[in-house]
Amino acid sequence: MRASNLYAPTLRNTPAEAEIVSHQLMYRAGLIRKVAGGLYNYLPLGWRVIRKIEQIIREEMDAAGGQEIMMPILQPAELWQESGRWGVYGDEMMRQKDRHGREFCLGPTHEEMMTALVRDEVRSYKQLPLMLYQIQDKFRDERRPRFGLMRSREFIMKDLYSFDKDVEGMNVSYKKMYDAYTKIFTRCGLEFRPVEADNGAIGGGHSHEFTVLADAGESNIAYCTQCDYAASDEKAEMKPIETPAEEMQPLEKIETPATNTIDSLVEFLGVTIEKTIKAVAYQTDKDELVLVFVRGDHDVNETKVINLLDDALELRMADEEAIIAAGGCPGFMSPIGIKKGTKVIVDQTVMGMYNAVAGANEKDHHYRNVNPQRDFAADAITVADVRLVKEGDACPHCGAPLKMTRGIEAGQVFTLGTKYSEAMHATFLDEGGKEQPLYMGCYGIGVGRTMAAAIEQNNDKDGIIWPRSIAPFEVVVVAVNAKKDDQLAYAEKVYDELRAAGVDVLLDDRRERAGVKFKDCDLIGYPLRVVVGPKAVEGDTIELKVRKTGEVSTCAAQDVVSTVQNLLADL
RNA sequence: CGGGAUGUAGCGCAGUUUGGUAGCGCGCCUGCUUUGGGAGCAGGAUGUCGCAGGUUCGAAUCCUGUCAUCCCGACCA
Repeated sequence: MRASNLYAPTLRNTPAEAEIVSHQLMYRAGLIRKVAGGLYNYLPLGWRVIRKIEQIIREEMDAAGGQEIMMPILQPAELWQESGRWGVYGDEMMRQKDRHGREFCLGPTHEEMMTALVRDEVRSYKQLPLMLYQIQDKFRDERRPRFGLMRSREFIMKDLYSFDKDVEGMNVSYKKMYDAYTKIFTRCGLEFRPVEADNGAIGGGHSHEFTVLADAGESNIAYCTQCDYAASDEKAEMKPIETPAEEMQPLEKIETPATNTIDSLVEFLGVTIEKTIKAVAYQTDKDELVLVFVRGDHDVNETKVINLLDDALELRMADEEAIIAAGGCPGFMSPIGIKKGTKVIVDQTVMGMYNAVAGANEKDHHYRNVNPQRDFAADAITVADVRLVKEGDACPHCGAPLKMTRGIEAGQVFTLGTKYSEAMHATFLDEGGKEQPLYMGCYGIGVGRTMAAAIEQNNDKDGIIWPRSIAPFEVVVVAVNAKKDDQLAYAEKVYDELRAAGVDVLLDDRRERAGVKFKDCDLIGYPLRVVVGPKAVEGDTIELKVRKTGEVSTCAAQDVVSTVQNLLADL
């Protein structure tokens, strides 16, 4: 490929709408252009990166036993009605009607379609296990598309679905995918962590997110400083905090005017925040009131709360009327005095507190010397771990302090169990001739997000620094002055030699000044730059520069292929 | 969907307060010079000022509505 023919419009200025560095650099380097909110064109350089990532994914999926297929983006509503998700998925699913009025959606994911495909053909345990995947566009009508390819509405995803005859088989498939994902992100040159994750609305059993470490990420993860425990913040557990025992003082109601926040309470009473109990009132999507109590300095983990409830999918802050109706006082809530039958969840750490301060269910009043073990009615409350992890919490496995970091969720693996196969009657006959539901797993990778994550992790003030494996071109040959025939001819010769040796190389033969081309090389981020200028023409000396280290070396023209190959081997 | 901000040339912006018919930098085109880190000089092209109404002799500027984009919160690859 010659740069003179390449559609790679680079920009000097950063577009104002791009906030994070990966978005800015993808735009400036001419990798993508926006069509509308959350919709992007992939330009030649960007598309080459996408295809390289896809190829790595394909190789690892195939090696793990996957078979690539292709499914339509447009999906009939009936499939989603069968699984029950047509009514559940919400506005994120882009729905359409065809000319006959039949309902369709643009696929946000493909569990239903894949289950329907497999149930018609798989009859026997002898056909299992089976893994099918595709690399294809997904469409999710995001509330707020942002950060370029990080959260777009239409995005490229690899999704693989595994089908097994039992739980053991499913777990084997899960492990294969887990290992394959580890290889994929390693091959892409990314620093990442597989973290335990919540399954969310997709349902099923256990799950890991593959999180690329980057400050621009939207995921918070907790990881242990001693053992290999790592989890997303919504999943992360911790050992309960042990509060030193104290002698229990008598419960006392005190007047605490205008202290409806924890900060104001702490200031008014002069107690430490660890001595206070905070209340958060939620209503579920079924309008059930749920009161949650955590220590004053802790935050409620809503995912844990939802998982604790039988049939809640979402939580919202409760209306004041609902709180009052249950005998509570907004801003001054306490489990003491709440009407029987109200759902009250108390975090495990709270149960170990002594002589704490909590609301009194009365305006401008709190209780002092609250001892939850003594004062909370054991039969009216649920005790559980419902708080959000904090840096410094004790690892649930080894007790060492946890650290928090931010990351980009580039992939996630799930076991689904029989959730979809039962709903959609996807069964097979086992060894005993008995009909059984298929055990499923699903495994996704955001391809564009992986590209963005790679840039977030690999850039400097001059531009992108591609890991070799996913660079749009591994090597660029720059003809310093392409207007001089001898230099251009020399550069073409070097380019031809490298190409003949199988090197993934671009020839920058544009009739631009050297500075312009060098700036573009740095911006686009080719791992290795080969410079052919007067020194080559006059002395057969060729200059090489490694983008990542800035290291410059020279070699004799006849050695250029081996020198390039040696330098690439270290990248 | 709630809160905040912004829409002026391909990109970055000024002009809006105080209405008078649009400008700067980069990029683009032509010519000459230059030629290893975003060149210099000279000349040139490019805008229904997001859109629709309204006020006014006159609107980028004031008013109303609308659309779009971006940022912050609840979701996810």
